[in-house]
Amino acid sequence: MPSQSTRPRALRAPRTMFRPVSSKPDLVAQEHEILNLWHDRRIFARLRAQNAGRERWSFLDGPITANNPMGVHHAWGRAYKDLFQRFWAMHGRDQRYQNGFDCQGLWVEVNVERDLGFTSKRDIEDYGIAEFVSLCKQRVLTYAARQTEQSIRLGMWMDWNDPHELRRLRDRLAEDPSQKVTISGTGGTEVTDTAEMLVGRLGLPELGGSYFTFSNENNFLIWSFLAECHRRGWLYKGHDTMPWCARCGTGISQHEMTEGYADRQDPGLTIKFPLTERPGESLLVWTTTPWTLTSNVAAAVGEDLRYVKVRQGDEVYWLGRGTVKHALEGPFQVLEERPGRELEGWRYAGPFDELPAVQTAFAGSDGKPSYEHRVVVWDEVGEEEGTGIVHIAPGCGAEDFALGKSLDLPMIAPLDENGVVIPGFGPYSGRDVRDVAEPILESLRHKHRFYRLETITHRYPHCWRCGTPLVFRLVDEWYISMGPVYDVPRDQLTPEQVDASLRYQIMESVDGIKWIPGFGYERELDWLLNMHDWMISKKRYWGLALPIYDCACGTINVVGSREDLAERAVEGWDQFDGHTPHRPYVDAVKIRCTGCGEPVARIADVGNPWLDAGIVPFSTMHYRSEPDFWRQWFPADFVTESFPGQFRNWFYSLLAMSTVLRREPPFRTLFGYALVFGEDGRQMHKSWGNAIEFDEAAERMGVDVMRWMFANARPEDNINFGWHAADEARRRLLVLWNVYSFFVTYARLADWEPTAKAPTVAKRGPLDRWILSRVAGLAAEVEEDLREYDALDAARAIDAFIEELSTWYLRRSRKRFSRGAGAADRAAAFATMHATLVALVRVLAPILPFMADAVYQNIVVAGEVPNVPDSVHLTGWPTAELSGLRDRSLETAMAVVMRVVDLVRTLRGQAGIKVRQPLARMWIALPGAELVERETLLALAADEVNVKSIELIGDESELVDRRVKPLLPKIGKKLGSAIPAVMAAARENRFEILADGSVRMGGVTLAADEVEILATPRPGTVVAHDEGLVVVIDTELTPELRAEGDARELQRAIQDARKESGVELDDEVRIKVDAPAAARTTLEPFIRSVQAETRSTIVFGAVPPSVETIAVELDSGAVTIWLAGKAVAP
RNA sequence: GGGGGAGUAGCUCAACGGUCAGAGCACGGCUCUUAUACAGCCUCGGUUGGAGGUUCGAAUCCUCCCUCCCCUACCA
Repeated sequence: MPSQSTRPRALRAPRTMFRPVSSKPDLVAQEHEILNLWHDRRIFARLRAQNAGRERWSFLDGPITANNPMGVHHAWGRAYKDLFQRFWAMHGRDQRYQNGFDCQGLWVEVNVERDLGFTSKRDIEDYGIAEFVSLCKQRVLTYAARQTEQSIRLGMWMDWNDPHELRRLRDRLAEDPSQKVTISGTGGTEVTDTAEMLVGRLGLPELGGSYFTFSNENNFLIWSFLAECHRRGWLYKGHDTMPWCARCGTGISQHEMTEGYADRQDPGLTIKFPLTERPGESLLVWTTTPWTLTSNVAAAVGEDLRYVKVRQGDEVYWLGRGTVKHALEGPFQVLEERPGRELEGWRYAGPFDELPAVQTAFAGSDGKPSYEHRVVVWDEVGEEEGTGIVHIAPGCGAEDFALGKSLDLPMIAPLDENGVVIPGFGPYSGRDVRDVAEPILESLRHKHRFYRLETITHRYPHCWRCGTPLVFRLVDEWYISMGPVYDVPRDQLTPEQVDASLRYQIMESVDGIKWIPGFGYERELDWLLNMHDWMISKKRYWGLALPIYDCACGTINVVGSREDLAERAVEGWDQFDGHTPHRPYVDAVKIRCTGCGEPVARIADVGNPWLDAGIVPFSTMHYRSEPDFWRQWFPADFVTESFPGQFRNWFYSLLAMSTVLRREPPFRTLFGYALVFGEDGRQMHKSWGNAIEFDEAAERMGVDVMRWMFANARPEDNINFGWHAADEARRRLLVLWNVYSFFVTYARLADWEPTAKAPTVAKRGPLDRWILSRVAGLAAEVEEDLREYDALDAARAIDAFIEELSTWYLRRSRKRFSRGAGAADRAAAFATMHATLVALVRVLAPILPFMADAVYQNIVVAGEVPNVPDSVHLTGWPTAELSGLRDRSLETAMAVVMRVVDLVRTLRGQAGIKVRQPLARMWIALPGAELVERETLLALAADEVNVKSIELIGDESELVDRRVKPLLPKIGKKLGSAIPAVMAAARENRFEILADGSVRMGGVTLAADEVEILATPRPGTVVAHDEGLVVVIDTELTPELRAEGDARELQRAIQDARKESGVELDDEVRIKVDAPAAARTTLEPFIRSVQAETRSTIVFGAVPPSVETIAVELDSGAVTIWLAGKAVAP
């Protein structure tokens, strides 16, 4: 590892010294310090330089919508992105580090509209499309800058633009898009162009930085994609009724539908259609959308359904037999029954025949009606809801439209793009569709067509952006054909069939990808199999200008690039030249139609924003300009995004576009994760009080805490994010911090420095060798997990390690760091702890980049460890360096020892004997034969639990009984119904162990490997056992033991007094102990050692009244302790 | 409506068909400690959504029902 040390050498004390560390760190302040340090020392730039030209790891960032500040839900994904980039950087991999911003589309438009107080598209046109589009760009730049700052705060290392430059560019654009501006790219190069064109060049190679999907290259590459689709005959214009958002004035594609489904209350209206040829009789029809009644054309019945004629009072109705119970109100009498087919062709009076639009639609060439409302047959009709007779309005519903088309029915389309009823609809014209239900109802009542009104609740689609309920509207939209769905399994398709169907080609790309979690694979295939053609057009302003020139002659021209457009332009090029390919300037250009030669204008539509995001494996990797570069980075090794939604959005568009252009997968591994919810398990909502803003979280809990929470989450489950969960995460991290703080405190007291001599590892005690082995194992395990993109397992392993480091290694080693310890052992302890912490923070670095570097900066950089980099993030992954420290048999043995300690603590608790009270001895039986370094390890255990001696016992010990545990998985199948008898025998200890190790019990003989022999307590002994491990303690307390216990109790009380009085760690204090004679006699022999342990001088005698004392109940009597003050310095 | 997943302690989640259903958090009790409130232990807590079935044995497999979530679907 080359030395990277460039830090200035400040004046300092003669000896190398770690900076003091508080045990209560201000993590947030520390993170800001580390950010400054990274910036000042250019750590990230140096990391990139260090790895440049080496083996690549290609990450492709899914663009974040630059439309609002970043939220904590974004932080989850971004924590993963940063984690894996850092992990692979530690393996020396070269990376692009390109963040992405999603810029175009309705998200941004809606917000800009809101800021301007606009309510309709008319407002935008009045305002001016050019100015509106410019505001959209400005908004994107505003939030790109903001999100850049927030991401940097999160610790995310990317090739970030300077946020101030982005804001400056925004301001220049606002002033005058045509003014010349010079900005410097992230690589330091300066580029000059108009403000508008510079915005269009962001993210391109000469400027570097994040990619922006509104860039010229992104847009023009989509043009080439669409031209390719057209060349293959997959691009077409559809005429259909689509879900439509009246507020946004745009169609909603299948991709966008799901988010908007919500329960909604609607009228369930039943009305009468009087039959022309059957006076006094009416059809009963049911609808939940009264406004569509103005456009009624037919009434559909099921061919084979049964229909009944019923009388209610003076009225006679027809309706489905199966619907009478729920559809009719009040008593009725059935008069007649017929199958639906016999109703076909019946004429009826429509509900709004008086409207001019209806009359016009039904009129023949002579102006007289050529069509009348009639009953038609339709196999979709059911009887679960309504009346079994379906109101058909082909201009208001997709299925109605399809039926109308097949029967050649007239179409009545009542709505304009803003959801306002068009002229020709009498009193309803000019009114918003949402406001016409009431007057329509009134009119129907007035005309005696009303039968019944109820309120029904059903799932209804809403606009995913603005929440407006959708309507269905007859429109022209542009689609990419997904190709046929064949009714055979995929593996039986012929190559020709696959070649003819894009969806199956995409599936082949899906096959080439590793999906984590695995269900993602099936989910994506399912979506592909069921998806409709991809609607790519939007009747809006801010977005990709679809390069489609739809000529009146029937020819569809698709332009594939800026050059292509320039070549084919016949007018308007001058107006466009010098502008980004956005409306309105691009609209000025007309091209010569290849069909008829006439000039033809671009369609007004903009593109679906997923086109923008789907092209990025090409646009950001220099696909056109540098094919070799592209080939090196494509396909991406890794993408990671939130699962919900992206199957039909980004994942889909990436796959579709890469399949069309290259017929190969755009990435190799996909790691998906779920959603961030509030702490109460509900979606975060400001009004519910469970929302947490990213900035607030970062500055209150700190981003390492956040990153730790995210790493510890199960990716496939939603995470419940909140302050309590953060507190819990912080507590875990503070355990690590406390170990570090302890180490630094004592290293400073001891003037220890990393270059100090220490025994070689082989010569150190088992505790040292054990923790070094553990940290070596940890590095290997975490590496394995992270290579599999399993941050959760990695975090769990780290957590378990920290636990053992703190509660076993440090707890057992604490005294070795103090003055009293032997020099060699003390040196070994410091060296071990230092090496362990250095290794640990390198393993932590990808997950907790701040805390890891904060620790590293102190114990490595400030400690002047020679020949190492000056940031943990410039170090390599440590597995190989540490592998020589592994000692698995020692780890196994230590696990047993720790278990012994657990069991003794349990026994002491049961017996009511505090750990402070020494015990004479304990007995243990060990499972299995080998326990390396047994004597030393057991001494550790004995010391920990304050027991004087340990005796090993065997199975034959009289302290325990043996038990047999039949191994059910081995014998279950073989023995079957004999099992209960065997188990009963085992429970009741009825068995006989034979010479060869086999066991006879419950009427059968089990082989030695089919049973486990356990030791079990005899009544009256205090014994604990666990997996063959048996521990027995001697609870008898001799006077000597009691005296020693009293001494420990006294020592403890004095420490308490020290703590209460707030004296410094190494202050000497004077202690007065008021004890009865018996207690004094008991304690006297221990006073010297107690004084040493507590840095005090102890005097027996009366305690003055009215001073703070501590009362202690000793076995030998009650004593009172007074801390009289600090000892006078000699 | 169709498809998938899940219902386990107050909460969040574990448990290859194997005989005592476990962790963490919360609650309560205790303990350790010159890491000074960091930590450890113990107790409490369960008809594993319900009902059947298969099996020597079911939280686990099968059937039906109930509830919730996700995906999908303009049924009027």
